[in-house]
Amino acid sequence: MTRKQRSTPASLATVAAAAGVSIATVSRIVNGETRRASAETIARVRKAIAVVGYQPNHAGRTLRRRESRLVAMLAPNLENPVMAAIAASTEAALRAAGYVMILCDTHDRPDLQDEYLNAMRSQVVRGYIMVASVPSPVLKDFVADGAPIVFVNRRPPSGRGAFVGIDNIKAGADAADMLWSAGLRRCGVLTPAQGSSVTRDRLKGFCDRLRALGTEDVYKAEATGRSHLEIGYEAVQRLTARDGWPEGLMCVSDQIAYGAYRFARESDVVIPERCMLVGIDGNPLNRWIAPWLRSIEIMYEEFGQPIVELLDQVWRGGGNAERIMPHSVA
Amino acid sequence: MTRKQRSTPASLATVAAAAGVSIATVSRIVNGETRRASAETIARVRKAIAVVGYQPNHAGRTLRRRESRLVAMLAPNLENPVMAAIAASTEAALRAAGYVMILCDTHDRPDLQDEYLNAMRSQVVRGYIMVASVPSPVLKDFVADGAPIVFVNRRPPSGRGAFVGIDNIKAGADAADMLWSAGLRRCGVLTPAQGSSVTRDRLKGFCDRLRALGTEDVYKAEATGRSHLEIGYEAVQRLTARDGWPEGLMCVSDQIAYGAYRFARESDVVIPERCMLVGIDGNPLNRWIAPWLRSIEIMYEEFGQPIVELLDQVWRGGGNAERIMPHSVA
DNA sequence: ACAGGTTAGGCAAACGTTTGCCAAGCTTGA
DNA sequence: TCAAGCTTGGCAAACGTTTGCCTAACCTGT
Repeated sequence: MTRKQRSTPASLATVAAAAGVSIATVSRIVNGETRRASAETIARVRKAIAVVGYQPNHAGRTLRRRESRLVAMLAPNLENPVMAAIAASTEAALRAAGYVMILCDTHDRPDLQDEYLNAMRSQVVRGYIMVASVPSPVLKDFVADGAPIVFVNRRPPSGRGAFVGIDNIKAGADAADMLWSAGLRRCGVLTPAQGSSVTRDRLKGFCDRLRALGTEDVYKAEATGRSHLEIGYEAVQRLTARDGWPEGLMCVSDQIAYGAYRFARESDVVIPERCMLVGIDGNPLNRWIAPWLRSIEIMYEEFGQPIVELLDQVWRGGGNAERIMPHSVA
Repeated sequence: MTRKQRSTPASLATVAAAAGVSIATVSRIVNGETRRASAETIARVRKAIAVVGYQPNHAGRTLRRRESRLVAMLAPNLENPVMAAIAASTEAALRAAGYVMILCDTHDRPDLQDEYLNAMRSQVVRGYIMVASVPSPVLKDFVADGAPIVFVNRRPPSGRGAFVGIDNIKAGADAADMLWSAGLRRCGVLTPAQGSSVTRDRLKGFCDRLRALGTEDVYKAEATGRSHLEIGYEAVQRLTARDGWPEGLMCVSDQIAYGAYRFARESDVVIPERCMLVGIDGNPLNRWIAPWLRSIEIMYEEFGQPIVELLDQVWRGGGNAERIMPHSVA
């Protein structure tokens, strides 16, 4: 446990000199190649490693092996609890598998996403995890080049590729069931204006199911904004101005529901008695401070494991498997 | 914009061959050393760079320069919105300065923190950002070795070192003022049991101010738990069981306030009429779904800039400056 | 014509690893 | 006794950069 002074952090050469063997031998022992050295040598080298406090230099290793232990995760907006939960669980899973995660916040902007992709490539990262990616030129190149990528939540723009996410159509349908089985018949839905496939699928699942159950009209409103919070606020305002308050309102994300809630409160509309709100995401905070919100629960904190499994599969050459994660009603 | 095929990603040698110059010349041009080449050569090399799609390999560069553009951020619990906000803003600030952030979730555990520190050292990271760090052996070694570290929120265990955070004593005092100026006299405070210096200072600032204003008794309760949410729930339960509901309750973090709120709701105590809750953090979500919570607002999304500035200062050898960030009442 | 200075660019040695190949010594079987 | 094989370990070449030093060629002033 003795630590070397600051000067220069022990290298293979340091260890080799201390143990009186060659660099090659130390390297092999560090990498667990035990059959190439006698037990006695191994012991001596291990001791030398401990005494000089040797830690392998990843730059050298990366250079030689032409691959690193770095995995890049590109996500829009880390302040969104959904992204934070995915990032946290992925980080843990990667760590357990011996990798290190680099986190990049793309702010949902194609240009920033491209900039990051290029920066990551020159870091020689070993794989990419694209959470809710947006189509962009460099991403397209990467996919075409067969770069090891796992897509999360939003499917790859190019169609095929490894994917981890939920069945959004079914989630939308389940939300519809929640409202319907509560006896509510006049229902609406709130979405972002330029929705991704995620929100489109949730919307579709919801509307289709409601119609299948016998609803003739589903009130819809959409809005644009910097965050889903603002979108929810704005959209519900439009919807109610046009059609009045419905009995039930599906929000394609919890954050949108929060926005709708604020408007309801400011309008003295009491939730959930006057209008039942259903969200999708199942933010853990709900049970603490938003008990009025029913939500389709998604276990984002369990995404990490399958994401890393898929990445591993991609590395092995297994092109485009996918994992559809379960969701539940809460 | 032409992209090379997957084979091997263009190196300096590729560019040199394409431009008909030596590797050294290309390297110099890439690094902006324009005085060592004629304008004509520079143009030819730049063109070659573009045509082969050259991106510098950071492993080689790191190896040679003995320093990388990687900065490690170690934080407990990424799912805490406070950490997420700090991480997001730091990531942006680092990015703007040309660095790349590696994010590690220590779960507040000394052993994991040490493991990460070692792992980061062998990645040859250039600096460390310790958010709410916990004392640990390796951290102590790093500090002793003079590693470039910026501490955020919690001060360095060893006393001196660069620090970014708020004046917690004053924040506590401000919370006391909020309750007092609302005319509330029977006040309490909720804290985690094994608090850090952060919660201790907030507690101290609160109690001292309240006493200075003339309160003779401040009701206190603490609890342990996996999260501040649970701590708040548990602590308020203890406090009210012992002393009944006070008129005002200070919670050393917003999350604790959320926990307290849940218990109040379950006990049919209406917040804030029957008991005013004051938190510290100013979670942006408050104005959307927790309007009953008053809070000391901290602009965590502005921590990134000073953190990077301090890191820069540390690199330049400027030992242990600190930035006390402002907070406001909301 | 020549000394001295500037400009433009190449050579080669590092940085820390990994790994194919070689070699010396030993064992074993015929 | 010798050939063949195994064990143990070293040599040296890469991987992609950066940079101190060298060297031509040109320029300028006398």
